[in-house]
Amino acid sequence: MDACAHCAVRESAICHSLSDDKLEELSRFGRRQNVRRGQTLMWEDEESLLVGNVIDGVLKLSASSRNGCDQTLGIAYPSDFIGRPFGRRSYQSVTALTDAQVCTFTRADFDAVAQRNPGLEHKLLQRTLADLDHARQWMVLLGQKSAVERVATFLLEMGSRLGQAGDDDGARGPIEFELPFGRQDIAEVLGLTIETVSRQITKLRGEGLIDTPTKRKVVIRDREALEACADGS
Amino acid sequence: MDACAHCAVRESAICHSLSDDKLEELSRFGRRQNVRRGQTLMWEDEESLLVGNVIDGVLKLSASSRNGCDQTLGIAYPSDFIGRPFGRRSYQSVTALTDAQVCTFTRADFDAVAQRNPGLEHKLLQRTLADLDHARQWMVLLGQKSAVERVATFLLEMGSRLGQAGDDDGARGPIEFELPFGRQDIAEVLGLTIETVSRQITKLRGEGLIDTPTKRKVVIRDREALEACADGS
DNA sequence: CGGATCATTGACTGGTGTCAACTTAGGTGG
DNA sequence: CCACCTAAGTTGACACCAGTCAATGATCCG
Repeated sequence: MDACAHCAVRESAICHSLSDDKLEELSRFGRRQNVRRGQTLMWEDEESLLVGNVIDGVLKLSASSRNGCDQTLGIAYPSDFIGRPFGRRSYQSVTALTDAQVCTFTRADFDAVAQRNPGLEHKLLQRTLADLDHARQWMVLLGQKSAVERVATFLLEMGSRLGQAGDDDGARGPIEFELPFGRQDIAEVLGLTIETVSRQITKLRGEGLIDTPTKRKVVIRDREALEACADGS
Repeated sequence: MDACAHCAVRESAICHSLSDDKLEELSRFGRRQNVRRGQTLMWEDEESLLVGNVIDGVLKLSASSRNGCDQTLGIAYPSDFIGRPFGRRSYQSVTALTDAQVCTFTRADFDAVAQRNPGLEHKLLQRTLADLDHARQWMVLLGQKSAVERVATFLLEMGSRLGQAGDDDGARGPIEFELPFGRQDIAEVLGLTIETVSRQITKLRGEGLIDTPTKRKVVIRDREALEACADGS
C-alpha cells in the first residue's frame, strides 16, 4: 500500500523522517481508522496498546480525578502523535472532539520500528519535548491564573491555531475561527466550570474584546487587549 | 578524565546508554558544577544554553506569570536530566533547593553528541515521556483538586521518593522523611499560598494522618487515609 | 539577648463553584 | 411550515473555599 506516500500529513508527522523504503516498512503495520465525534480511542488506566498519528480532525487527551471531574491534558491536531510508546501504561483517554481520522499502530509494532530508526525517534523526541513545554505552560495557567485570564489565554491560543486573520499578517485586525469545542470542553481544558467559562466569555464580549456570532464561532476584536487580559491585565 | 566512570549517577542517568568510549567522548564536553542552595542555573526566557544531569541535590524547574507568582513545573533529583535540548529557548528557570552538584554541557555540544548516539536519544526520550506523564498528572492536581487534596498528594509523592518506611515493605507503618522544601516552595508546587499550605498541614496533623516533628520533617502516620484524602476523601 | 527568617493563626474578602431557572438553537415530525 | 422537543448555553442567587492582610509564635544564629 502506498497510502503513506499520499498521506495528508506526510510532510509534517513524525513519519517525515523516514526514507521511502522505511516508510513502506512502517506502513505495513499501520491502520487507518475513522473516529466519530465523541468516540474514545484509548482509555485511561488501560495498558497502552495503541499509538498513532492524527491525520484529520481534533482530539483531546484527558484524565479524570476520582470525583468524576475530567481534566483535559492536551489537544491533538492533524500530524500530532498520540499514545504512549515504550512500555508503560497510558494515563490518559483520547477522545475525538470532531469526526477524525487517525493512523494507528500497536505499541509493540511501533516500538520495534522506532528502535531501528533513530530518525523516527528523534522526531518523536522533539515532539515530546514540545508537548512537555506546552503542558508546563498550561501548568502555569492552571496554578496561577484567574478565570478571565484562563479564558483569554485559551481564546488566543485557539486563534493562533485555527484563526484566519482578517488582515495581512494576523497581528492586527479581527481574527475569526470556529471552535471544535463546546463550553463543557473548554471548561475541562481550563479547570473551570461551564458556568464560569460562560460568564467570562460574556464579560469579554461585553468589553468588546471578542464577539461570538454563534456558540462556536469566535471573533477576536482586540488582540492586544485580550493578550493583556491573558497575562493579568 | 575518567570522572564519568566513577560518577554517582553513572548507572541511572541517561549516560548509562553509552559505551565506555562514547562516554569518554561525551565527558570531554562535560563540566562538573557545584550549585548553592537558592542559586539559579538557567533562566526562563533565556536562550537555552545549558543542559545536564543532576548528580546530587534537588532542584526545581519553575516559571513565573506576569504578576510575579512562580509556579513550580517539576523537581529534579539525582540522575534526572535538566535543560531543553534541541534548539529552542527554555521556558523555565532551574533553581537549587538544596546545595547541589550538576554535570553540564552546552546545548550545542550535547545536541551534536546525541545526534550521533541513538541510544542516548532513546534514554532521553524515555525520560522526557516520563516527565510528560508526570507533568500531566500534576495538571489534574492543579486543575481539579482542593487544597487538602493537593497537600496530601504532595506529601505522598515526597514520601515515596524520599521516605524510609518504618516497616518492611513500606506499604504500612509510618513513613518519615525530610523535605528539601520550605513552605513557600510547597506553595509554588501546588499552586497555593503559603498560608493555605500551612493550614492544611495543620489540619492533617490534627486529624492524626501525619506528624511534623520539625518544620521540614514529615511523618506519614496513616498512609491509607492520606491516600483517600488525596483522591478526594 | 536580640534580630532575622520562617511558619502559624486569625479575621475578613472575594472569586468560583453549586444549584436552579431560564433562554436559545437546532432538529424532528406532524 | 410550524410546533415541539431536546441539548446546550446563559444568567441569577447564594455558599464556601482559598487569598489577602496583619499579628503572633517558633527557630536559628550571631
